[in-house]
Amino acid sequence: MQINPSSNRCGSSDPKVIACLKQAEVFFQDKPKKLTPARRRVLEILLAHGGVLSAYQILDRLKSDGKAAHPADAYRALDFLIEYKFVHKVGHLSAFVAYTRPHATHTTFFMICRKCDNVAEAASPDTNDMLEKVASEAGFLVKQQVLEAFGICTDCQDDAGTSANT
Amino acid sequence: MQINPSSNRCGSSDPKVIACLKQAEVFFQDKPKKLTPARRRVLEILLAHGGVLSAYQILDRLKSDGKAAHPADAYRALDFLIEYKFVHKVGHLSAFVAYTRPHATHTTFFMICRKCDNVAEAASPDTNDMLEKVASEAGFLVKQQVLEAFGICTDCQDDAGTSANT
DNA sequence: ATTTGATATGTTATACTATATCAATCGAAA
DNA sequence: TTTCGATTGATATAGTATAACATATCAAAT
Repeated sequence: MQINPSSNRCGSSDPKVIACLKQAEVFFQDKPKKLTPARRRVLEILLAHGGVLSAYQILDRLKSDGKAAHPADAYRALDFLIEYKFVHKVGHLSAFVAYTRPHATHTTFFMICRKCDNVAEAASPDTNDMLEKVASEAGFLVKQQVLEAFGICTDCQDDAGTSANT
Repeated sequence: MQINPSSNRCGSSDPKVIACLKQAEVFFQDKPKKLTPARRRVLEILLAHGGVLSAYQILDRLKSDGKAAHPADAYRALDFLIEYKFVHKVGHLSAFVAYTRPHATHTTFFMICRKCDNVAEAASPDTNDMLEKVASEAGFLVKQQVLEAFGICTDCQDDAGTSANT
């Protein structure tokens, strides 16, 4: 088995993953809070996976890196990454997913497949504006929006139509 | 202390609560699945409370009704009520809230106050349609939408401006 | 009336998710 | 170098949710 010669430890060599990590690194360059190796690794795990992962699935991957890891290690990193909008928590799944779009100013709309748990993102600024408007008409001061859709992704629809039935 | 002579066991006598319960009763009248006393009681608890409650908070209230109650009692009732759209689970809080609007055809937009945990509902069919459109353009088949906003409700904004500071 | 099948509840145990707490470490600024 | 904040290590515990299996209920069909 050949080891990828790139600099990332044991993460994906997917260019998209690398690009997202790079973005995060740049973002934190001049910030007081830092993207430490532990935090970077959690982000990398999520990006490489592509879909949602539970905190304990992330923890398993951290453990398999070699050294001991505890729940708080995963949760602390996740809290941090969520705070800075590099990760989104899917409440209904108690699971986490990395943003792949450029560090969204707008709330991202997540489409979560009930079959494969993969997640598609879409920016939908109009929707955000509309909800914002509805809320402010009700006198409600919005701090955070959660837009999620659960259903079946394109791939899984195809699977159902062709051969697979699992 | 005077006991309200109405027929409801120990629930709220708030007309709105009673109306919502009545609606649910009517809805299940001719269905194969039934709004049993246990399920009705959980709905009543949520309606009477007005805001979000965790499953174990509901469980505590069930216990204080007199007889033994176990986690599954609360979760089973909640699952049922969620399935028929009388209750919404707020994933990010691991908590539950009753719909007060008429058994919405459209997904309801929930505004959850971070100070008091009370929940305001708004119908926003345009938003739902818009998300539906975004999703189908992406080839995603939507089964359920979750629209939530976290922030500060009108009351708590007022509180902050006047005297309270807790 | 009884069998059957779907629905619902009772009960125990356990799995999964998340946070609190306190000690130790590290790094930059005073 | 001291001090302060930020980060990590480690243990314990709190909180959330489901599995599994037994029991009960009730209505429809025989």
